[in-house]
Amino acid sequence: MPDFLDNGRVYYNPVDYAMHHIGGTWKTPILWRLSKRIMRYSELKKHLPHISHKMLTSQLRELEELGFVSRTVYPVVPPKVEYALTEKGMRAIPVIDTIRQYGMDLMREAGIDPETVFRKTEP
Amino acid sequence: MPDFLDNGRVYYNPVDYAMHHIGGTWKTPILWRLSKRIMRYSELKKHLPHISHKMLTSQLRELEELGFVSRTVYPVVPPKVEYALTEKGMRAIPVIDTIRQYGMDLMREAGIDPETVFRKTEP
DNA sequence: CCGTATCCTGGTTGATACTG
DNA sequence: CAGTATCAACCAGGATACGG
Repeated sequence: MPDFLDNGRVYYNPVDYAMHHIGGTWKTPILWRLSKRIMRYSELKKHLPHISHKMLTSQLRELEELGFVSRTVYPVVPPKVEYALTEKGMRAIPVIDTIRQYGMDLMREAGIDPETVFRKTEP
Repeated sequence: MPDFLDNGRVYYNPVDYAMHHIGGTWKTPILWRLSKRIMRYSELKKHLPHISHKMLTSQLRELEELGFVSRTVYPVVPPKVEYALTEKGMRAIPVIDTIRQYGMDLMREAGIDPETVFRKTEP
């Protein structure tokens, strides 16, 4: 009986569980950016060209609830909100990097040269 | 300009690319099972309690097209079809294992003991 | 035993608009 | 600048049925 429950959701295996935390289209790029430095909402938005306003907000909320990201609001006008990785968030980075390296291996096998396509800071 | 194209699909980064190959709910469990041994369709079905007939078939087709899995049809009655990992498929296993280990770390942090929940062969 | 096709549902996401 | 709400579109995935 390998299934288990966490927070009212059923998981089938540890990979499933891990992917609920760092999976999806956006969580990984966000965590990767924040691993470089603390960023404001608008900075993140600028660095993630394809993400919608709504998605960035909701993904940041989820990452915050999961304890991967901290959110600091500065009570100034105009509003300023900074996002940073927590300790828990930082522990995800090596895993993301493994997947990233594997992705680049697959790209090379497919005849795509990652070096000509990506700057170093891309996920 | 980090985006790139492969097979008519747009990818945003290497993680995105890798996850298209081994991501989703089912590809990982399937690859994991096949890393232990060659299996028939019905065996796989038996070992993956929650997967539907349709999903198992479609995921196996995708993994075959991606070159991760080989499919051998024995022309007998009733039909017999065996699935095996290719070299390329085997190269995914260490990555899956990294994610799996990380998933178990997260489970422990959440107060779930993987050892009491999983047999060794679960993904 | 294994595979494909069809229909249908519901969760995920984007667009848009409005607030402090 | 940052966040929320609403609505519609899309697509992954389940149920079911039929075919080799």
